[in-house]
Amino acid sequence: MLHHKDTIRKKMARFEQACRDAGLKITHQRLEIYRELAGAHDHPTAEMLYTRLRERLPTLSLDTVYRTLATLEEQHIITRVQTDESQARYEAEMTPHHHVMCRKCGRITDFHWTFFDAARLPEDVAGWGTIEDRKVTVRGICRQCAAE
Amino acid sequence: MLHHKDTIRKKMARFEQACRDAGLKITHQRLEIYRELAGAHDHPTAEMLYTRLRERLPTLSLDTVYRTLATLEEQHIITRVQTDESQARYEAEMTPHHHVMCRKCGRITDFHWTFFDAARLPEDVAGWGTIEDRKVTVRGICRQCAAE
DNA sequence: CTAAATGCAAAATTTTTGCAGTCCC
DNA sequence: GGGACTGCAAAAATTTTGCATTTAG
Repeated sequence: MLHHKDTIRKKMARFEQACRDAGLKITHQRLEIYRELAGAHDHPTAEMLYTRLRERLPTLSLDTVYRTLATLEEQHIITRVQTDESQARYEAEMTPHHHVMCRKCGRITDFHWTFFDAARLPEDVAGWGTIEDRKVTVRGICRQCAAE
Repeated sequence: MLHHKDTIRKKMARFEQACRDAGLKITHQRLEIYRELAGAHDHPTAEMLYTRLRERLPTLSLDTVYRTLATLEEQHIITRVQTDESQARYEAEMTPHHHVMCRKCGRITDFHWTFFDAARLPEDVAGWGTIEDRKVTVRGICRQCAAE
């Protein structure tokens, strides 16, 4: 618990610095949107964040959530997760990791795979341009959904 | 050229069989939508296919394109490509392959990586559930965009 | 013939924008 | 104080749906 609190606190401190570095103002809304996203494990959509934050910030508007997420993504402070759903999902986790997603419930879980991260890409990709990032997406049916 | 023609013809024959197997009627629109997608290299959106097809099929409607793509995806005859754009992109290529996408121009290019396809997934993923598919997405800046 | 598929128009969903007022630096 | 940010409302963009008509099997 304490450990978790510390982690969030550290994340928030790093976030504030990242905002300063990017020339972004540190507003109450931005702090809370980031805090909510950083604490979430479920790669939430703008709407999900909005609903959760509404309880704490009754005056928050949905378009601010959209605008904030877009701004933070531009600055590479958060990431827009690739899905084939209609709504965009986001995550605050910026260290290299990968995703497993369930075809049924749609839940996305993070995993790490250092072997892959270190593997050399095939020839034709190496010549394509400048590579910045590589990610694995595994899809299937999770245990809970399979048990039905 | 001849070879390419043959490939398309074969693809169309396989497509018709896949429709029969899935109990889908083989309509003019379906054939043309699939033909266009199978011949495209750029992972087009519904709107892009609609615009291209409009020349050949002036009466085609956009919602038919949407409905057809959704149906074919359900039957695993085509795939909805994961991107972080607002519009959904599709591809007819169903053999295992991966994507490189340019952060600037947004172009998506296929590549193959059998070494990765054969690699064993990490422990924690193996226990997650039943894996059906794994894909790599590489991102960066392509050569053309870098030359600016 | 009959169920499925299409086209049209209208709605629903998701995201973006203009503008006036507010708040950080 | 000034420019960036927010909230509101309205619009734009993308996708889905209801229904009458047409078409494949």
